[in-house]
Amino acid sequence: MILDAATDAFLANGYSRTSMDEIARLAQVSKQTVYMHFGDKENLLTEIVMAIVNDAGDPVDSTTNRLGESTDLTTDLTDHARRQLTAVLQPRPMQLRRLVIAEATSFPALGRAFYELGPGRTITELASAFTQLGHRGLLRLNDPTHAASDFNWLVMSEPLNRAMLLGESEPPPETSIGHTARRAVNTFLAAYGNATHQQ
Amino acid sequence: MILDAATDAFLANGYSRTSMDEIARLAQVSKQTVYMHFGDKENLLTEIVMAIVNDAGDPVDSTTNRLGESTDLTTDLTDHARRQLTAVLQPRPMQLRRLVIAEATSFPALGRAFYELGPGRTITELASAFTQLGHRGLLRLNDPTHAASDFNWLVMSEPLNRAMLLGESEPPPETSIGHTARRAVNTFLAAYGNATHQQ
DNA sequence: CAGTCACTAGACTAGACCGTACGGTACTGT
DNA sequence: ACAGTACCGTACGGTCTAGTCTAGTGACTG
Repeated sequence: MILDAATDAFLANGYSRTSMDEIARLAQVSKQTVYMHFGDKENLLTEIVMAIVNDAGDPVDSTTNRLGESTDLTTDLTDHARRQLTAVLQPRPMQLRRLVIAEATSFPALGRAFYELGPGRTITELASAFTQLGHRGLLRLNDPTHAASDFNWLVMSEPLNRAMLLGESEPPPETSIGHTARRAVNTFLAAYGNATHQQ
Repeated sequence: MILDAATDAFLANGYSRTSMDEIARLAQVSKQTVYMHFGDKENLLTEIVMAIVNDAGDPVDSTTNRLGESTDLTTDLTDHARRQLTAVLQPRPMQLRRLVIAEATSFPALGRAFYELGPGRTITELASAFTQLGHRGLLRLNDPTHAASDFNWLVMSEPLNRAMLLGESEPPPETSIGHTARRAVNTFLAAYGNATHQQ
């Protein structure tokens, strides 16, 4: 499949360093066929990124919703953080993020789509769960979206920036992810937790 | 100056999209001279990035240290956050960050240097201030480095990721920066502040 | 004044890359 | 049998790039 080959190539080597000849070769397809389907290189990139971005994040949906009904907030938030970290720190999402950031000025649409369906979406879903938790008295918060943003970045920022800048291709080991998740939840609940229920 | 021209070009257009001819033209210098001084394109990039990274962050030093002696923690933390945000969200640091992330797999040394002298350094300095504040009873913390990391990312993550992905070249307005700073400090002090002194 | 050094302008090599063109092949439906 | 469609392999035009080479210019120095 052309899309698969192009995806692999772009994610591995970036936009400039990937040639249309290489994509055709990897897809075991003539170059002409690539141009038939995708017009030009720029369009090929946008179709690829849009496809990945739209496919991603879909399965997270349900698990985030269940957070609102949690009875053991520390455990459930930690599990959620752990899942989120594990998913995002995988090689492909990391490469995609790197690619999108690199091309964000040349392809603004990609950046926007990535942001909205990545962090944006995560935060929106967390916010609705947090609203529920607020009503149930498990969290103290004025603005659920702000709390969701804080939670999200408390969890993700440190490992994300490290991986992004240090170019690590392998995700951190499970013990490290668990550690990060627990620590982030600790801080979050210290700020937003309801002391009468927790601790 | 060749370095200045090359810096402008690389930061504005990235590594691949910048040609050596363009750099020579911008520097009003023959291409041969560029090669005399820097050997090849890769070396030119690393020299540039290293130079910027080493020069940056130097002035932050002193102001961070004064944080440890603060008597009005909310105000001083907010001011610090505001300064940090203003500095990092400027076009040049943003472009540098984008460049380094884009090339982090091809030039691992750049990513490492950026991380250590950017976030790494900030967090280290904050941690020493927080240690002091902990001893003075103004903060409740076990691990000052973790607290510093939390503070740093509470402040920076949201606007940084937004700018990085949405490719905004202009920094956000001052009111927005102030808002972000206050919000981050609020969350941070809710988690780490000492209730007998604060709130 | 002769020699050295740093530079310049610009031609040049060698190759990569995008995108297109073309002749030919395989399969499908009618 | 025939049109339509999709593909293949290959070649090609045109452009761009990294990096080298040459010939010349001017300034400084012993």
